[in-house]
Amino acid sequence: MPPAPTRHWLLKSEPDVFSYADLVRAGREPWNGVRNYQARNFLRQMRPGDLCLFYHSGVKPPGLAGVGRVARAAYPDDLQFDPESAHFDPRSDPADPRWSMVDVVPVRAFPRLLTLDELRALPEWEGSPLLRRGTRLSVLPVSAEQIRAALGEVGLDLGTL
DNA sequence: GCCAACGTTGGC
DNA sequence: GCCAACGTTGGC
Repeated sequence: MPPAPTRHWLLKSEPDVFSYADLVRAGREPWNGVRNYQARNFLRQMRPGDLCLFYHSGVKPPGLAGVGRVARAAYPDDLQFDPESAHFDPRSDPADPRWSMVDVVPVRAFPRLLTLDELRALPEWEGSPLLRRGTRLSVLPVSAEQIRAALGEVGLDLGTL
């Protein structure tokens, strides 16, 4: 038996580049620019309706800023074919695009940032790649227990999202 | 197909 | 700004 689908994810972003508030402003955003195969494979597993924790990296303190939802399943990332883009990939074949993106929409801003240190203290998060130093994965699966614990810490309820 | 050099991520 | 981690690249 293959493992049950996760249905919950975590997306990393540097808020100076694109923050959760930016997602709220935009209303909907193509999650493009992912250029790591493992992360891409996770993107391709996403289904509309899946929840995505929104993690702010590269700031002090890093942490979870909000939760969004997948609005469109994986489709070709247009930036891979744009020579002007920093995410241009000249080796990607338009007949078989190498990189994918999904669309995400905001669901709920966290009432406060749930910091990385606080996540480390949650037993449900033990062993998560997010907490390992040097992890370059920008898209990763999150278990039901992990998302429930994270939401609970800031007073949100998974059932009401 | 091995593996050293390189580049990038991201916490500290 | 440092540097550990680690994926990617390219020479052989």
